[in-house]
Amino acid sequence: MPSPRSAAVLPIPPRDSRRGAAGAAYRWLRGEILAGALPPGAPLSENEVAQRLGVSRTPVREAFIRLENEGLLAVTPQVGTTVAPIDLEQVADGQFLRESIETRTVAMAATAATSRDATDLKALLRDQGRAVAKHDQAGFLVLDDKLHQRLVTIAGRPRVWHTIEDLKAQLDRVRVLSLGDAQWLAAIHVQHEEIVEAVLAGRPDDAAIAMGRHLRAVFASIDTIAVAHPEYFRGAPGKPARQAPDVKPPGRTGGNP
Amino acid sequence: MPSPRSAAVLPIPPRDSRRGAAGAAYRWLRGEILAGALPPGAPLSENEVAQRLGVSRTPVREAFIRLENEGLLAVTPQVGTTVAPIDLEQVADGQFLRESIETRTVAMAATAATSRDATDLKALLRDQGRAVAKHDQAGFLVLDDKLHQRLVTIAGRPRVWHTIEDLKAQLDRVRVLSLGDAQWLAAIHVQHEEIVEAVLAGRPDDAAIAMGRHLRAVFASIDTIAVAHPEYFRGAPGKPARQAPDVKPPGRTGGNP
DNA sequence: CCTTGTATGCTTGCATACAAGCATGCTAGC
DNA sequence: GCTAGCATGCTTGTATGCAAGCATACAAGG
Repeated sequence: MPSPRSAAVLPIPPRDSRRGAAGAAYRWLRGEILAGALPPGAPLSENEVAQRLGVSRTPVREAFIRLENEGLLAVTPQVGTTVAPIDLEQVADGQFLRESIETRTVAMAATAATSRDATDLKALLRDQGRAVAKHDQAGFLVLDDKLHQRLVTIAGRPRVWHTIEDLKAQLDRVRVLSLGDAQWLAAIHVQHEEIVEAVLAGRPDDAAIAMGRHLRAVFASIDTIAVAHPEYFRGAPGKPARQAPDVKPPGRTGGNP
Repeated sequence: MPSPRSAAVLPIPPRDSRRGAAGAAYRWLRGEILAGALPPGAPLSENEVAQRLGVSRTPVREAFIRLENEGLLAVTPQVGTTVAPIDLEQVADGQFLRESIETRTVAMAATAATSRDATDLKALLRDQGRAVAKHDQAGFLVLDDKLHQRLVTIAGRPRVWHTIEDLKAQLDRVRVLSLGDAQWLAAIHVQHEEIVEAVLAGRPDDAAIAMGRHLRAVFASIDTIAVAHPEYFRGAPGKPARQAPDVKPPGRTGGNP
């Protein structure tokens, strides 16, 4: 394990599913969902995914179970499986929890950061600045996560990042929908700079305040997105099911000759 | 499902697995583990549990996957499955997260509680007092959870209780080990009274402080338990594996005639 | 007596087959 | 033309069979 960078956190990958076919299916599906390639409401079936990945239903089913537990899939017993719609209440709860946790950890980080941490944080900010300049949104999101993870690690709670990751999942699906706005990325970058500045200055209260502002700002963009993409959210009127059976592609449902 | 106790909380069981055999296996195993009937380190096998429940391996396997994700089982691919040892760091992280969340929600509850909430909270405290008087530890633990859940509901975040439940799992396994101490229950009850008093008085800061004290007090008992039951914790020296092959019960392993 | 080699049984992971239920499309009747 | 009923294919849930790997117990040799 070459550990490319920012390692030295946990020598043990505790349980996290890098098992063969099942883990591969899980990671692939999760990535597709969080990246938006499988949008909320998209129908899935165990058979389809199994054929797609060249495995049987069993490992795919295992992945489905885990994704359902994370709230990313909605399995209806004898009907089918779809990518779970984004529940605005759930997103709000996730934001609330993140704020509760990260405002505290960032304050702790402000009192625990070493000069080595300062170097790392500054490097992350520099990389983020480059990503903003290049409009590299995907790269920026990765660096965003790395900064937040680094902060909780500095706070002495590296493992809580795992919990935050779970909470983050719903928010991430919204986040990718807000792509394309370079100003938005720049604003986030500025907020990160404010947070890191307070941390490195040893001002825990300011750090917590800056983190709270940052997380709320991210959350504030959700309403806009919900209006722009109502079909992705629960309770939205854009319910395409039960469309009038006018056009009938000679497709694969219904009786055959 | 007659729901023997602790109903009337959420009309919707959002996703929580009351599916047939798989859900039953999950709930049974989880209950046994959290109750301590299946102590940390206890070996399990899919076949054994399947026969025990009268189903096939498949639903049992589904339950194993979910319990592994919750950190309650440790599955080693070609070796076997055991009830996960209690990781003190993981427990500490869970406590930290609970404190981060519940100190905030209880403060919110202090500003949001209505007279109806006051009645409910007082009733819960009264019931807890009765449970303490009767040394009904199991009943007290249930009422403990109900109080905490009620508080987050009053705070307007009923769904965060689901997250807290996940975090609680590791702590609960420790909690049952500390049974038998009536003074301990009484102390918790007093702490609850302090919390509710601050909430009903509309003093959010005091409520948060009282909640923090309460959660830390629960956590403080863990070290004592870890000393008393080292074999249940990760990294403990009580590692019975590789015991000298002296005594050999003519057991069920190894070659047959 | 100790060490090494071998064989057996167990375990989980994966693939496949069967069962039950629902939604949909077609067809018969009004 | 419209409605009610029926049949088909799909879906997930469950059961079973096969494969690969490890730990252990036994046996043979030094």
